[in-house]
Amino acid sequence: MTENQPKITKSDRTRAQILEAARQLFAERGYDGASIRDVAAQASIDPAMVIRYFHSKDELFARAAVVDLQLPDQRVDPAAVGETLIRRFLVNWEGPANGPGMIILLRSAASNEHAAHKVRDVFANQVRPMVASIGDPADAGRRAGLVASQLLGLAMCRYLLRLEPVVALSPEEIIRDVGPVLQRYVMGHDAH
Amino acid sequence: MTENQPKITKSDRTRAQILEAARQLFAERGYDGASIRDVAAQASIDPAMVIRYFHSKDELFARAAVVDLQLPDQRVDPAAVGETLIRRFLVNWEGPANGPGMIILLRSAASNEHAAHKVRDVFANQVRPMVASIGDPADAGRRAGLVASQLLGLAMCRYLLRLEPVVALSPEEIIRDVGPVLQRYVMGHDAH
DNA sequence: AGCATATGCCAACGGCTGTTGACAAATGCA
DNA sequence: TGCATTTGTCAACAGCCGTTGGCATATGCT
Repeated sequence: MTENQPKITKSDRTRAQILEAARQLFAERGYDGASIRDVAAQASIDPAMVIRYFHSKDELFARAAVVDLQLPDQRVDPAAVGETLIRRFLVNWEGPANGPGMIILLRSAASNEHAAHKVRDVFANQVRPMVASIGDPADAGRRAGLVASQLLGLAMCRYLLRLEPVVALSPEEIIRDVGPVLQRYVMGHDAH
Repeated sequence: MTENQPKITKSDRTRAQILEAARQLFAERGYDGASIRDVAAQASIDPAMVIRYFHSKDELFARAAVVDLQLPDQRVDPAAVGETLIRRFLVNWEGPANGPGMIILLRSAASNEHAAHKVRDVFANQVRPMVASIGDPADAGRRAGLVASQLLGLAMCRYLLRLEPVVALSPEEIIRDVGPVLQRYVMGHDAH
């Protein structure tokens, strides 16, 4: 029996508590608005512990702002890719299980270059390849950029700015109204 | 000759310098990222002067973040409202004369509730009435919200996050690709 | 010229920030 | 039980922040 069992120590518990508190506060107030002391108070712990477990605020943020959009990378029905995308979007942002990684990132990206860089990484590594796998890879960047503009704008209005009419939209309305636009963007500009 | 001529005093000069420096730094770094000391240094002035002329940082920000989208409120050709809107958007964001009010606001709105409130005001007082004047006022909120989601998303990707493929789009491409989407949103969901 | 006013600089305040190191309590193995 | 390691608390650091009041200088009117 020389195998090393994971050994869930006590520190792992508080480590997770800190990370959860950080995720919540970063999502609510952004990188600058959430101080290490705030995170520590939310986790009912001393601020020094936050630094001990995560070595700096930057590293804590990096651990909190992990994003996996789980976009369909395999064969998708090209005729339904718009609806597939918008449904995936709603699950990512409103689903219960998924961490608030994307809202953390977007909340800080507008005024924090480090967070903005991570958003660009998500686009380059997750959104763009997915679009490239559908149609002509030559102008995949342009089409993926249009998709991102619509989806990030919807997220801004609905989850960050909370524009009343956009918050009031039902998931079905969003799928009906935005899905065809995404379809058009993914397939090419004159697919109508 | 009892008329009071405006009297451009020396203080008006530096007042304008401070405001210009504030606009630039707020646009680049957002509300939290631009300190009063930074603004003062940019204007080659003492930080105390910023407070003397504008009474607080909040008031300075309010003066800097003034937005007038100049949307067409009169008779617009309903068949060309999408193209009209996206052209207006490009002038507002890339035109030489217009102040950077909108980029100031958007940069800070994601992590600053005060700025977010002002964005909601711009939407309610400028975007929504314009959409309401075109089609059925009953669901003007929903349609205006969809328009805002596309335009704010485009602004985020092109001017704040600087997503490479979106930055690379030419104004003509944007007009061609996004115009029809706005047309669809303004007129109603099944106008194709 | 003399004086009131406008304009500007300087130093400091209280408060908050991320981060550090020293010390105390708890835990777990011998 | 004794001891080493882990887990946690406390106080303080240097540095920023918005804001304030006092004092020097410059301006402009009579």
